[in-house]
Amino acid sequence: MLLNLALSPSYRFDAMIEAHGWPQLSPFSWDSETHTLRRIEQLSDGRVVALTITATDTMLQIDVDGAELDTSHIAEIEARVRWMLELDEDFAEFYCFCAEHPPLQHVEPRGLGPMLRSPTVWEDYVKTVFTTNTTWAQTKGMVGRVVDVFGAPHASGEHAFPSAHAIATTSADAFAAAVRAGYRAPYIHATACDIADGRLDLEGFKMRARELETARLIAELRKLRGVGPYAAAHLALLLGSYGAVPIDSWARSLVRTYIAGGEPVSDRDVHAHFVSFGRWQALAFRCWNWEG
DNA sequence: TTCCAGGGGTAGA
DNA sequence: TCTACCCATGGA
Repeated sequence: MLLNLALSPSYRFDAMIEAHGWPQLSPFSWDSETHTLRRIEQLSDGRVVALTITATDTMLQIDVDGAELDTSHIAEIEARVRWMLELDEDFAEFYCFCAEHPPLQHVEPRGLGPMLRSPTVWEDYVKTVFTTNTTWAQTKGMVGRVVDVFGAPHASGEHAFPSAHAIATTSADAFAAAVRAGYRAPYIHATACDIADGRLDLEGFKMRARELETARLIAELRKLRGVGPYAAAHLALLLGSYGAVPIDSWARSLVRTYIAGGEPVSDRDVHAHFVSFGRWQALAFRCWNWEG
């Protein structure tokens, strides 16, 4: 079954893909030769579909591989794709802001701003915790094992991202042994149990991100296990709240190299350099023309 | 062997 | 609020 979605004139599918490493994390995969994004997705009634997504300048085409799909399934898939690809985020104000700052004047012509995100906050929480204090190769390994071991299978043999319930129903020890995520595993497992038991509503952050200032949102996100300053700012960024830069080793390296003349910088230094960009500072940091 | 990677939790000051 | 120390994992 094919699903077509119109794209806004400023939207650049490839720029969205290249914005960060998420397209490389299972159950996403990106074919850079055919410019095709693929994802295995489990719908709310349990059935598992494969989404193969390509784009022209004006249109997104989604090939849905799954059995016995009705209009409600298609509506659910469309809603999830719109969220994942940030099709409904409005970057007009950010682009006006960029036009006034020379290091950001390339942003609108190149369609920078949108980033790939997961359909659930739960999945982005797990992936973000798996990026902390480790290498990108190990992050891909941890995410891949979570998906392969605990995710529901598609007819192709690929797996969807597991629900919190799927992880909560295994023991903490079995989860840790399967995922090999070190000290991160108990954080993820305990959070999965909180969600499954109804003590935690991670998906509610989609709404709260629109209601709260970034600082308040980050204070709430930091109550999650394994979420510190970096992870909270990164999750806020994915939720469309851009008032804090996710400061990791890459951010420190960029500021050290291009701003501080090679001298070591503290997190406070990084913060100080971008705080004047107010509610756009996370996007400004990500889109900054560092070498220009 | 030691270091460190897209940091976070905790104790103590 | 800041610092020091510890944390599992695996590649360099």
